[in-house]
Amino acid sequence: MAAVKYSRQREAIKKFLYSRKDHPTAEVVYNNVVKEYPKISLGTVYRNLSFLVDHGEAITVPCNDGSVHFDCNLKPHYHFQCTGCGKISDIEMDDKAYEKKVLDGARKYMDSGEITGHVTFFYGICNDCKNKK
Amino acid sequence: MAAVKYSRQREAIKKFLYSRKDHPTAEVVYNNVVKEYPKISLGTVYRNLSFLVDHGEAITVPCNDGSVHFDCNLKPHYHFQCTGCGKISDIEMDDKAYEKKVLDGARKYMDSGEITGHVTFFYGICNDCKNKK
DNA sequence: AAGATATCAGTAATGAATATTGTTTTTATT
DNA sequence: AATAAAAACAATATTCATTACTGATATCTT
Repeated sequence: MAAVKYSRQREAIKKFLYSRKDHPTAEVVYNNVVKEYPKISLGTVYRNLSFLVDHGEAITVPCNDGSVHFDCNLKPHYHFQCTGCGKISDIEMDDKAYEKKVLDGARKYMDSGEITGHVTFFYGICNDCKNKK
Repeated sequence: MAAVKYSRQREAIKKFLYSRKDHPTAEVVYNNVVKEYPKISLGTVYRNLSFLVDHGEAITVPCNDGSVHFDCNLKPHYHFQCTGCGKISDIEMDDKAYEKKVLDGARKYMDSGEITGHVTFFYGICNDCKNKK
């Protein structure tokens, strides 16, 4: 049931997402894939991005400003957003010891309930913005 | 310029927000303040919540599910969301050492740019949900 | 008390995301 | 290769949260 069929559009969306190290929004994906498939609709982009997320081929990165970005980096990692230009980049940090330190530190202050995980977003200035001044 | 004038509605919104330890959404604020001011409009609630945020009397708590909550707790603290019921609660943790540990840990993995801050959201099961099973 | 304007209530408009509908593509079967 | 079932499509309508607008009202200053 619900057999998955191939589609060029989905492939193009996936290919585009995997070609970028930054984390495009659905809008950005659309604006790029539409160059190759001029008739593609925004709904198709949303549907297929959700498909990729549901099938573990991408993750969503919900930003503090409310925007939702998509990420094809499946390894555990953190995100860094430049407060200057808003760009998001990865911090590759598959570090169980760090993870444990973060969680255990918070557990000390937690009286009611059990902490099982966390999502952290780092902020600061990227090199590009730093050099501009 | 742009002198601030008193308004009962703003006062009521602020009073309600400060009466709650959980973190209501604009919708929830509206649903409660409307009991006292039946003619208040949703736009007024949004406008005044933004006012409070702009004037440092509240902060927004953007959730991973896309919903925006408002918080009158101005002391540095973290948030915990129960994956069962979705409720958000505070983790009072004004702990400079912890903060430094979190940031320094990430800085080791950061090659381009400078980390100045972070936002962390903790997840898990609250006691209420834990006992339900 | 009167004039100036910030704020209001009500409503319209926006923008991101989802749902619907009738039409193509894809794939399995002949 | 032709065909039939349904997955995926393009186009469009709809939803939902939030913002913007407008004319009326409340607050503040003198």
